[in-house]
Amino acid sequence: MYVTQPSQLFDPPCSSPVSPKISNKTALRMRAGKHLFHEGDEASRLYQIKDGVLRLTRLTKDGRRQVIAFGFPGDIVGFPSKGRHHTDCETLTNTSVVSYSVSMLESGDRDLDTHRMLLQAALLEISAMQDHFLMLGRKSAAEKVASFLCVLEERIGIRIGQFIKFHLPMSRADIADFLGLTTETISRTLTQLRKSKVIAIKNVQTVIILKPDALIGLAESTN
Amino acid sequence: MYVTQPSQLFDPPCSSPVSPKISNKTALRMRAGKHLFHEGDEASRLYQIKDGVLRLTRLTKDGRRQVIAFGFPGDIVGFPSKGRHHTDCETLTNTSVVSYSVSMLESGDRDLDTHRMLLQAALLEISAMQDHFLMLGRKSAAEKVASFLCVLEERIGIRIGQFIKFHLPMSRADIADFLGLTTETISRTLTQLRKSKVIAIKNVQTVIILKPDALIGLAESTN
DNA sequence: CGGGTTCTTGACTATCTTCAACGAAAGTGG
DNA sequence: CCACTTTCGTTGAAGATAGTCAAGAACCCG
Repeated sequence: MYVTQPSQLFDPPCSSPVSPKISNKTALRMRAGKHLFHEGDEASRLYQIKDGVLRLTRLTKDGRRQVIAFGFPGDIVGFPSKGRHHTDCETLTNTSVVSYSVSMLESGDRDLDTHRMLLQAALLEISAMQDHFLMLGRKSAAEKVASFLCVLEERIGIRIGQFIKFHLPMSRADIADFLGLTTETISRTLTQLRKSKVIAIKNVQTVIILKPDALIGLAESTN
Repeated sequence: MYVTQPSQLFDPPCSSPVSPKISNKTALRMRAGKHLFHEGDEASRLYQIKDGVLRLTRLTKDGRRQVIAFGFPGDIVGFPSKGRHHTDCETLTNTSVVSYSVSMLESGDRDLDTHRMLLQAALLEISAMQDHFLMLGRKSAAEKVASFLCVLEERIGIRIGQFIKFHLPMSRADIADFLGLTTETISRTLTQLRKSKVIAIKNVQTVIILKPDALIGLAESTN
């Protein structure tokens, strides 16, 4: 999951970015807080998330962390680079994934549909990351947080009357490291959104979007 | 071209990220300041740069710009998303490129080597972009500029005695929009590097790295 | 040479970070 | 189940980094 432009969000009426039909292969189940792979691991398989949330991270030598992406159901993670994983990947919740051999992506001699699906996922990944650049490089803290909430709304929101509710599966620190901010700034920004009645925070991990349109507005301009 | 971690830069002793052998296909030549493609264009071809420099950009509705990447010789640009280009692509210098049909990437039934090469390029693109996230999200202005110069040094530097010289093909505004800064900050940071004798600026577009090791140090820590 | 653009520099400001304290929530062990 | 510890989130005050605005210098191009 990346923070993409609304244009891309609303363009096609499909909620999951890749093939709507999630494979019927047997799923691998994992508890929260486990590593699916580490940076540097040999990458033999790709993973499509059936259920749960993953976090992809990368570190600098001196310990600063960047959350590269969150993985939600439908997302595919683990694209290799020179045969190796380039990020750590950890489960934030109990998760089930189905896996594909990297050779399915690279040649896919047997199953052309799967080959095509994995390739399209890789290409979609590239364009989603391009949008995310725009967000990291050019948006204010308020815009970043609003954009982030908009994407979560799209991906995991549940309609409650005229509002939209979702559970934040990640910590404030995770959000901060994803958006290039600090936990304090995340916290303050959420408080502001709460005080201006755009969102409500039921408990620390449950957000209710009260004014979806206002949130979209905030995601785009500083005013 | 993205700003990647030194680990990745020095890992393999290959200067160009993809296949060293540049195709012998006939090249398309273009003058500086021309568009190779626009955002939204139908994407029928990928381009590998033989010579020159490209700039990939993306805009927000309200006119803020992000330079997604610069394309240097060896780089491949134009990966499509849902059959369309997702960025603008413009030549910064006179440029020659060779092109590949998108179908070479997607199926490649005829030429397996090319298919494999384009796919690996896409995968390398993903991991390079992941590194770039770390830079955009977590590095200071000084670290960003130093990192940027390090990459240029690697990609287009020319040994001059014990120093390394290169020509900046892009404007300060381009660098700013690439690193998520302003032109003023780029200018000030370059001035600082010049005053501390880490670099020299021969003319506005010609940089000489006087202390390559110091520059690498600055790229990694704020001190 | 002249006009326009780009780059640099300065002064000031805003945004976000840092540091610190406190409160809430969650995990641990008796 | 409750006290204890630890982690996580919120809030405030102060500070730093980068942005904004403005002016002048350098460069480019006809």
